[in-house]
Amino acid sequence: MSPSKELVDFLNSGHLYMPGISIDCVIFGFHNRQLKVLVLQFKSTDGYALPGGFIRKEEHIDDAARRILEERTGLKEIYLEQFHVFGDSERGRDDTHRKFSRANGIELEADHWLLQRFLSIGYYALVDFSRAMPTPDVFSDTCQWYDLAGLPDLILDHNRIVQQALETLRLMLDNKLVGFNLLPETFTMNELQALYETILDKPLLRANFQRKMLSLEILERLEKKWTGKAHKAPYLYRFQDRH
Amino acid sequence: MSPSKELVDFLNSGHLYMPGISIDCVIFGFHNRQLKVLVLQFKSTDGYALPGGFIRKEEHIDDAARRILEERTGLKEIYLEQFHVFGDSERGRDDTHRKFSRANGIELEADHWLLQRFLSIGYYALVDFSRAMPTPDVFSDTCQWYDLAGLPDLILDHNRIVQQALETLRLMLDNKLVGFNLLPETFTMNELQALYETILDKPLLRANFQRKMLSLEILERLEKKWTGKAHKAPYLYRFQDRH
DNA sequence: TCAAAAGTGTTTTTTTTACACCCATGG
DNA sequence: CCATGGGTGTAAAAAAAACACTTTTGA
Repeated sequence: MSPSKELVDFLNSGHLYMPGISIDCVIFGFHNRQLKVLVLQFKSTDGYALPGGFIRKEEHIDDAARRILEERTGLKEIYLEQFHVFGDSERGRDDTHRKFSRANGIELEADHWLLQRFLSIGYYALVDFSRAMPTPDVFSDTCQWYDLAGLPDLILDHNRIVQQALETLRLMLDNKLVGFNLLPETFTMNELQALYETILDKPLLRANFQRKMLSLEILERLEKKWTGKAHKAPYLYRFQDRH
Repeated sequence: MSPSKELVDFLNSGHLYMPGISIDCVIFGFHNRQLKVLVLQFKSTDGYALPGGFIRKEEHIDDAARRILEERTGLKEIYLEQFHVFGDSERGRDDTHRKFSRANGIELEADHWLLQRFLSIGYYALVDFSRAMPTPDVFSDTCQWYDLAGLPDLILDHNRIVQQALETLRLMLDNKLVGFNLLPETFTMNELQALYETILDKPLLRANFQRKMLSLEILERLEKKWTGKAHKAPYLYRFQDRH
């Protein structure tokens, strides 16, 4: 097959980026009481990968991460946080990129910038599932949400990166009140609780959860939400200042 | 003045390292109820800097950090942890290295590897003050402990790096029981409390502190320590498994 | 025998956990 | 009028904070 112009352009764009450093993003979403992660599927091969990218020569690393996130989700103003640098000495020096390029009709030279060792700065992002518009990149056919529990095998150390992002998220959940970023603008207490239960992977007592959240005084109670169900209508809440 | 051979060699050794990435270490020690940080003073200029270095092409980043730490302190098996990547777009592109080299008799070419933009991976390390042997590097005349409160102005964003290291240390103190690494093998409960009080910058109640530490069941009580003071002799303790 | 600091004990307060109760709602 | 889930109340348990008491020691 003959390679796409976009891909060729990208493979020739190494001089735009800081060499040897990449960014990988673990983009979390929440839907149907499940934590989801955005995963790309490579063209022409069966490889799966986290959304990632490179840092432009004159770009702040956080801006690079935001750019990557916006390209994959269509969202600006995403909550994101650096959590770890992955720096195994052989990281990125396996066959992944070579095989991918070959499958797409390009043979990379031995000293191609993509075949060098790469450090990767891991970021995790929390997005409102309902507003994200998953969009593939030059490498990939699809960009899709996967249940955290049902992730495919990812390239390189990406499964470990997800694992570590999750651990950081759990640690930060109470610490930085970060969970709201995974929900729409307004939500019921039940939805918030479901989110916490999913992230922490343990059931919480409804009454106590409600009291605790309200005692933080960061939630604004709005009108009731009509559910059509045979019970009291729950209140809607809004988080007062996101981030 | 004519430049030292060591410095010339170092300035020509860029090809050994990953380009554009450095490591900076905030090395904490504890002495006289004060938190200390190890700081280098540059040769021939009045610049102060954190101990740092670069990552060899085939070296795990954590190994690079350990190597740097060993070179500055003489200690192996140091407790250390990555805490943040500093990635301002102009980081490292100021005059620091140029001025330093000039003062030492070398004019760097415009495209010299040290004059590029650098990301820096921040590590913090906790060492036993009494065992560390501060040792300057090629850049510096002295390598000395400074009180955290009395730090000089450091180059680049190094003051901010220290600040963020301290915040991380405070956060981790209870979380990972990390404080013991700042003390000698054996210590009294009073010394441990002084350490906690210093790091957290607040007084703690003696009775409660003791109870809490003992309840963690990670301290081994040894013989009493003879102090020569006019009061009960305190027990010595040892932390069961460091790290 | 006194002051100083160590070790332990006790009380009070706060926080967390568990469970109970009542309410609105649609079928 | 009943089952369902939402909101609030209360009791019990646990943890944290505050304070008190006793012991050892050198001067």
